[in-house]
Amino acid sequence: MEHPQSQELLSMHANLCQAIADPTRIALLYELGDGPKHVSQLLETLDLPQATVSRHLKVLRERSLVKTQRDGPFVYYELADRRILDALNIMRAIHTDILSRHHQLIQSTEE
Amino acid sequence: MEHPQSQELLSMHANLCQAIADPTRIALLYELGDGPKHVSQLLETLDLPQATVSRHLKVLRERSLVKTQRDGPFVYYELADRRILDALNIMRAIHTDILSRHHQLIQSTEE
DNA sequence: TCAACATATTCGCTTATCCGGATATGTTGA
DNA sequence: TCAACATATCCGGATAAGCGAATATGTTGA
Repeated sequence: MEHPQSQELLSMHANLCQAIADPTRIALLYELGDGPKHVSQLLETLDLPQATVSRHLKVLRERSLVKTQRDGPFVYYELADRRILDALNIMRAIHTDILSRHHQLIQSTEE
Repeated sequence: MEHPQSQELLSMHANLCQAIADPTRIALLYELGDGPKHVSQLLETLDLPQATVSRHLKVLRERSLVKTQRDGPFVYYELADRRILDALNIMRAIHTDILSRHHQLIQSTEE
C-alpha cells in the first residue's frame, strides 16, 4: 500500500487530529453524539467554566467538526460528521486493549 | 446513548489521541502500515533528522502504539494495533470532505 | 578491544496550548 | 431602551511540545 502525502496534507491531517487530543473536547464530541445541544446544556453535564467550554467549542468549530445554529439567545452545536465518533471509538478501543494488556502484565508479575 | 467517562479515562483517551496529532507521527504510522521497518528505513522515506524521528518514535512507543524488536544493530518498529490505521483513515476522510465542501463554497462564491 | 554504524537521549530554546477571571457582544422580554 | 441571560473573546501566566545540535549508548566485525 502506498501513502504518499504532501507535507501540507499531513499537517492539515494532524491539525484535525489535534482537535480530539483534549479530554474536554472528547467529552464535548461524545455529548453532541446524542444530538444538537446548546452551550448551557453542555455546561450542565461537563461542569466546567463557561469560558473554557466556549474556547473548546471554538477549536471544534474552526476545524469544522461541529456546526452551529442560533435559536434566539441559544447557540446549538451539532456534530458536522458523525464519523468522528467512529474515530473516537476506535481510539478508545485501542486504549482499552492497551490498559488490559498492561493489567495482565502486572498480574503475571505479581504472582 | 450514554457516555459517562471518568475524567481520568478521558485524559488517557486524549493522551492517546495526542499521539496522532503530529504530521511526522502520522507519516510514521502510515509507513509502518506496510510492515515492520527499522529506523534507518524510516529515515530514508521521511527525510528528517535522525534525532527527530527517534523522538517521535519514542512518543509512539510510550503510548504503546508501536512495538519494537532489536535485530542486531537495527531496531525494528511495528504497529501494535492496526486499527490505528482505521482511525487515521476516518480522520483523513473527514478532512477530505471538509476540504471539498470548502472548495465548493469558494467555487459558488466566485461565480 | 576498538572503529564504525545504528539508535536514543539530553540541552537550551522557541512556540503552542491551556486555564481562570474579567469583559465584551448578542438577544430577549418588559 | 434596558436589565437579564446566553455566549464569545481577551488577557496573563503556567505548562507542555516542538526543534536542531551535540552527545551518549548499543552492537558488530575486524
